[in-house]
Amino acid sequence: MTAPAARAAQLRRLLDEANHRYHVLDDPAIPDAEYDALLRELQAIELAHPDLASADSPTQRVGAGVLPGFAEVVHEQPMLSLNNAFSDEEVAEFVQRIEKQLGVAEPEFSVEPKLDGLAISLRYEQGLFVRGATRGDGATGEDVTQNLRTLKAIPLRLRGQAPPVLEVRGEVYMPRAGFEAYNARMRETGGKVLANPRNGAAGSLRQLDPRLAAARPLAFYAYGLGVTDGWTLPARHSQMLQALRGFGFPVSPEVSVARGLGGLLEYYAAIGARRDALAYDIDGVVYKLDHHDQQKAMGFVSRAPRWAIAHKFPAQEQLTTVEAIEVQVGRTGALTPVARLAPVQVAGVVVTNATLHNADQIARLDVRVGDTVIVRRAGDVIPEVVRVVAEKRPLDAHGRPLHAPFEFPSTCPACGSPTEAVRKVLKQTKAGGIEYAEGAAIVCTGGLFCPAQRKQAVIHFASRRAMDIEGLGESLVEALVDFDYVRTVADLYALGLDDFLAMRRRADERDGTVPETVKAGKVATKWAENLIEAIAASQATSLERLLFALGIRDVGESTARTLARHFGALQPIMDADEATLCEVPDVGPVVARRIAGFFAEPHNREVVEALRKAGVRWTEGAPQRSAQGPLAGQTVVLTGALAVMGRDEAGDRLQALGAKVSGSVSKKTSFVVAGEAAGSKLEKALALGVEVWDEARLLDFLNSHPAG
DNA sequence: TGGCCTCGAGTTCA
DNA sequence: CTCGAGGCCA
Repeated sequence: MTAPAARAAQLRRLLDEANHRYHVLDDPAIPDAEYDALLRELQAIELAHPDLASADSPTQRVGAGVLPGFAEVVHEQPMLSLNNAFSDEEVAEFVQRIEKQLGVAEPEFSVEPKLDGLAISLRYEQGLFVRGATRGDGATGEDVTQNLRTLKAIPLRLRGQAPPVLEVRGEVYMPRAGFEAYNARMRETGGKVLANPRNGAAGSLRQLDPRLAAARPLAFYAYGLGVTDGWTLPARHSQMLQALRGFGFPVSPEVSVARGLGGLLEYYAAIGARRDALAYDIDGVVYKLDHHDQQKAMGFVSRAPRWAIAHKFPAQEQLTTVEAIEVQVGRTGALTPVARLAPVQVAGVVVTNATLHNADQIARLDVRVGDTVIVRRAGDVIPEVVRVVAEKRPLDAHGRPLHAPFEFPSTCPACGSPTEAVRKVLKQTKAGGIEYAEGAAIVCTGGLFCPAQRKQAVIHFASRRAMDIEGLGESLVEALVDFDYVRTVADLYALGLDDFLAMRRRADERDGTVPETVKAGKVATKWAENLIEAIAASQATSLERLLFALGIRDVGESTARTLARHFGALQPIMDADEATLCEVPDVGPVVARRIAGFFAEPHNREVVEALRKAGVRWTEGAPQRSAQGPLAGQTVVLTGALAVMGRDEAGDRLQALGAKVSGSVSKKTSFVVAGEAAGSKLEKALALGVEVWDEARLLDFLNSHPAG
């Protein structure tokens, strides 16, 4: 062997090994830079000695020239589809059918996650990768050999004792991290972003230019076989997968063996719980009878095997259309765009709204009316618009988009006042310029002149954690403000039976609803009486609730409580200057200015006076500047469901003993009380080594330390 | 000045 | 629940 030939062979071995460890074993042996250097060296040798080039060389992975189109490939053994199960019952039927037909109880299944990618078939002859094809319609697919060669997870040469012919089937997919990184790069360079990892995988393989495919972060897992020649199949599917690993194929580490219906459902739940944590998207799990002879005995129906089934997860992403983009006005005047969507089931609930957060988010997504969008309910519950499906945007006769990009109104949709961009100042540069953070908020300048803000102020005032007026909900407040029965929160206390009934009539007339409640006059009267009673009941309250209810910006529950304790009474708070307010713990210059500014407004002082006159009374006492009691100085976090007294009451009792009750766990937390189904907070507590109490221990403690 | 630790505010749906 | 930002401490 000549020197270049020997070196080339050595380089191929090194590169193949590095590839295998990186993509199959997930255990990189050499740094990327070194891999690149070796690859370039090999390319140089092959360029200088074309006779040394070979189809299985790692250099072939970088992608050759543009393909003229894809040749058809007839699958010698068809690539079948799987029947789907969407419920536990359907899985139970599947298992029962097998048990009955085979006469076995609790058969064993090979189980694996169902990747959301593209099924392909890889053909190896004498251990060499000769052809790769898409599934196509199952009988005929497309020859995408050149593109598949660029996937480093696909071995070009099998390891070990390779049979003369081996067809391996599996899924090409795009890991989420690779998808995100690729899209980020495309956004930067103005390239085309991919809609989702699945489309990314499918689109990449159908790229006519393998160099483009090579740039896509694709991966592969093997899960089955096509035709083989000269290989004695192991008795079980799970053993076969193990053998494929031996040949150098990546097989999902999640594959396992489960027994009977119970085992299947357990696996389904276990994978489902980890779904978001996986590196790739999955849309369910697949169960396959593990013993090949049992598979053979079950056979096929039409185009799907009767020995396997895909158990699907409820879809987390759905396509729907944007019917309108509306703008909401919040309590602080912030304008929030909301997409009204055609109702669609996502992960078990019907979604009709999704927030678009702010102008930047809208601009980034470029959402327009009529667009088809992907909606997701990710780890949390709140739906979001992931992206627009550009190809489905409605066009006019000239092929131009039917709708212009969304623009924020220059006037408030509720009151017509001009809107204003409140940009957050990031930092002042030395030259005197100002850098702004992204995410400029647009606010209405109308203040309490704006009915939307007035409504929100009243809703906040009546809310459970503020004045706790039962039955005074959003729609009712809306009507009260619209018909001018309520201008300030104090007006609530002047409302009489007739007001409510008259307003109800006007509201029903306006909305065109035939009011059953008015027909049955008694019912409506009862409704109004209950409301008046609830409003009257809120007259007796506490200083902290009142302070919170007033809706001073940046004064939430916690700050309201601190203020109430520190001053003991309302008047000294109203009279305090900024410096005095800054003495209050957790109150700094920003919050102090908000509070002083609020009470400097004659209008706000009038509202307080009107509330007093309307009979609102609150507890006042001596200033309490430092917490006392057995838990003084301790910070406690409550999490999970408490059976006996509920979190709110438990919090009150703990505070009465001097504890500070907080919402987030940190290393400063004294202890965490964890009830049933405690989640991330308990996890964090354990991670930080914070003491954890169960409910019984809390009750013991409270019982042995009566408050006061 | 930087880096936690909190709090406040906004959001959806059963 | 998450994000952003105010407040506090080193």
